[in-house]
Amino acid sequence: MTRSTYHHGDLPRALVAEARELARSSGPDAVMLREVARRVGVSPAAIYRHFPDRDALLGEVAGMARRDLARRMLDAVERVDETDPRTRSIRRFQAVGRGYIDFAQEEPNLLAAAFLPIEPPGGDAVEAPSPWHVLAAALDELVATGAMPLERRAGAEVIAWSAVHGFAILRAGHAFDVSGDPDPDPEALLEAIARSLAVQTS
Amino acid sequence: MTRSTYHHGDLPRALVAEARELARSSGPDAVMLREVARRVGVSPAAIYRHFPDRDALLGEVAGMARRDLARRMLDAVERVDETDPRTRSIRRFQAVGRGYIDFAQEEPNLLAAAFLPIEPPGGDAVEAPSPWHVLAAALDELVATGAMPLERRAGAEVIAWSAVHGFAILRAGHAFDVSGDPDPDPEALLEAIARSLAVQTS
DNA sequence: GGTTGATGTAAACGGTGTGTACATTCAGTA
DNA sequence: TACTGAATGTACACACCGTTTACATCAACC
Repeated sequence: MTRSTYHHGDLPRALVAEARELARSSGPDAVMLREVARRVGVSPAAIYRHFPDRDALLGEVAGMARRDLARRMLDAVERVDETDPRTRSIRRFQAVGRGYIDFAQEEPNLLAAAFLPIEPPGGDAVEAPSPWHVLAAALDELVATGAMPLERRAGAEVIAWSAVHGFAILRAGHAFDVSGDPDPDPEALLEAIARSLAVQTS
Repeated sequence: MTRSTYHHGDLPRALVAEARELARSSGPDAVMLREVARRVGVSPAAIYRHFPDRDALLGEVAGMARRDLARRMLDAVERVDETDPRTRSIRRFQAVGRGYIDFAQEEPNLLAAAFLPIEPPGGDAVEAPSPWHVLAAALDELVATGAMPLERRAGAEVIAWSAVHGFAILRAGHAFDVSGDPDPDPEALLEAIARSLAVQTS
C-alpha cells in the first residue's frame, strides 16, 4: 500500500488493522513493528507517534480479539431458534460454548491474542460485553428457567469456562493427537458440561 | 560459575539445566541463548556445538517439563491411601487432576514450557509416562472398579483433560480475576468432572 | 610426540524494538 | 494570504537477539 501524501490519514487504525492481520495469520509473536510499518507503507518510528511501545499496539489487538470472541459467542446464542423456555435456555447455554470452540477452531491465533497478558488501554472506552459476562448471562438464564438447580449456580462459570477453554486450547495445540481420536467432538464436551451442572431437559 | 579448564566437562547438561531454570523463573520466552551462555560461563557460540538451534535447546526444556508434570501427577496418585477399591480408584483419579493443577499453580512457567509447540529430539530416548497415559490409566481403573460406567469411558480423557487444563491455564493467567472469586476452588472442579463422567461412590 | 577431531572463542551479519534529531505537512490566526 | 506552531512522518543510531564463520585450544590415539 503506497500513498501519495506525506501524512497517512488514519495511521493508528491502519497500524492496528495490519497488526491484527499479522497476529491472525501468523500468531501474536509475528507482530513485528518493522513489518507492520512496512506493510502500511510508513517508517517504523512513525508507530511511536501513536503508540508508546509494541505492547500498546498488541494490547489493541488483544482487546479486539476479545471483542471478536464475545461477539462470536453472542451471535451463536442469538441464532438459537427455540420456543420452549427451558429447552431454549439450554440451547443458548450450549451455543455459548459452541461459539467459543468454533472461534478457537477458525482463528486459533486470535484466541491466543485474546489471552495475551496485556491489558488494552482500558481507559474510558465503551466496555463491550466480555466473554465472561456472556457466559454468566447464559447460566443465569438456565437457573431462571429451572433447567439448572440453583445450588449448582455458584462457581458454574469456572467449570464451564475451564472445560471449554481447555478443549479449545488443547485442540488448537494439537494436544489431542496423542489420543486415538485426533479431532474429538465438541458436542460430547458440551453435554458433559451440562451433566456436571446437573442441567435437566425434562 | 567460572571454570579453570578450557573445556567445560558436561556443557549440554549445564545448558539445559540453566535454560530450564530461566524458563521456570521467567517463562519460556526468557530463555535467551546469550544469557544461558553467560550464566554457564561460556561463549554464546559454544551452544551450537551441542544444539542445532534455540528450538532444540528449548525442546529439551519442554520434554523435561512434560516429564516433571507426569511425575507430579503420578506422585499424587501414589500418595493416595485408601483400601476400598472403588473409593480408591476415585481418589486416585481425582489425585491425577489435583497433581496437574498443583503443578500448574506452583510452576506456571514450566506448564507453559510443557506445551510449547516443539517436539523434543524424540529419537530413541526411553519414553517416560506422558500425562495423557497417566490420566488414561486412572480412567481405566475407574471403569475396572465399577465407579464409572463403561458407556462414559469413550472420550473421557478429552473431557477430564480439557477441564483440568483449562482451569490450570486460566488460573495461571489470572483470567478468573474478572469473577467475584479471584482464586476458585480446584476441588469443586474435580467434583464437577466426576459428575460429568457419572462417577458414583456408592 | 605429532596428528586429528571435539570443543570453545571472537567477530561479524541480519533482524528486532526503541530513542533522538530532523523534515514535512496541516491548521489556525493576523 | 502569509506566518507560526503543533502534529505527523523520516533517517539514523543503539543495544540486544539468534546465528554463522574462521580461528584457538585441548584431549586422545597411532
